[in-house]
Amino acid sequence: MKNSRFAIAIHILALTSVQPREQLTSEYIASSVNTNPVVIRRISSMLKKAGMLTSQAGIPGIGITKDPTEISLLDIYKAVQGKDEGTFAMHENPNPKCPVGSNIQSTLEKKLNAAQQAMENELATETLMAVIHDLFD
Amino acid sequence: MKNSRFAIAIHILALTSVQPREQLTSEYIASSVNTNPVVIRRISSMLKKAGMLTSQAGIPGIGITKDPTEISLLDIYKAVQGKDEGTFAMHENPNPKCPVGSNIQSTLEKKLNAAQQAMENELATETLMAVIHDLFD
DNA sequence: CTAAATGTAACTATAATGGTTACAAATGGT
DNA sequence: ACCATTTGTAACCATTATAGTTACATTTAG
Repeated sequence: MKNSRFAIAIHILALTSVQPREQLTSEYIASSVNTNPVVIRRISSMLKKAGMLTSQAGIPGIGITKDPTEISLLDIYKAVQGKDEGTFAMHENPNPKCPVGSNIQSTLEKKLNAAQQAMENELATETLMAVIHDLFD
Repeated sequence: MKNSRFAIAIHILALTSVQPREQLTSEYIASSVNTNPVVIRRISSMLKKAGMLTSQAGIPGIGITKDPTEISLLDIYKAVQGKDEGTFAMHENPNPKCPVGSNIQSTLEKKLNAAQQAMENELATETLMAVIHDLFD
């Protein structure tokens, strides 16, 4: 199964710009995203921890806490990806007795990090505002 | 479980520059990578389909078919990723009756493709030769 | 003819993910 | 004070991707 949290997180945040806070219950959002309310609350919780949303038990709805021009897609990406890592994985414990095996890890790390970084740099250039604007072209 | 085929594929190809072809049996490579020979043959098979390796049933070893300066990391990446897609997934069937749900897909596609593309562009700038060189710094 | 290797199919185990159920805690209206 | 509604989480299940493994047909070289 592929991770769709990033896409859903963007969807959630985009909704805050078109509906008043009190209508944005997890159930309402779930019906827009087409998933289960708990999935929404789970992702909202991550965005809340990242300081992008507010919400409170007992009070319906969620509110955005920053200006959409101040939230980059990278911010959102990092909020919903385990801070562990990106898209590339290395193989573990290559043979240290082999000249390739003994050095491949550090070499790969450099190259794969560069690729990951390029992707993150691109995400950093886009804002939530740009997404919202694009939605209503 | 995270996909490590890309890392292993690079490892396999790097080995072709330090060992004569006839020693590069799947068993030997597996001991350098620290995995099972079948895993190596599986990935080698993908690289073979992509035109980077040759091998033949009954004949031990694998041979590289291109100059390492002519193989980019992007070539390798594409060879071992299902041609399906990249690192981002969208959520399916958002609600078409919602102004966000009805447009989010095409908007997301643009932004996520741009990020994927940035990563691929970076991978395209690096060659297998650069990796091999880096291994022996 | 046999030994050794590649090439694949099939199966298993593990991990990540989304979906779901359940329930505690908070809130606001009555 | 009570109750309905909602958020916040934990727990569990189903699905999927992956690596690892077993098994075996095929090919080659001696």
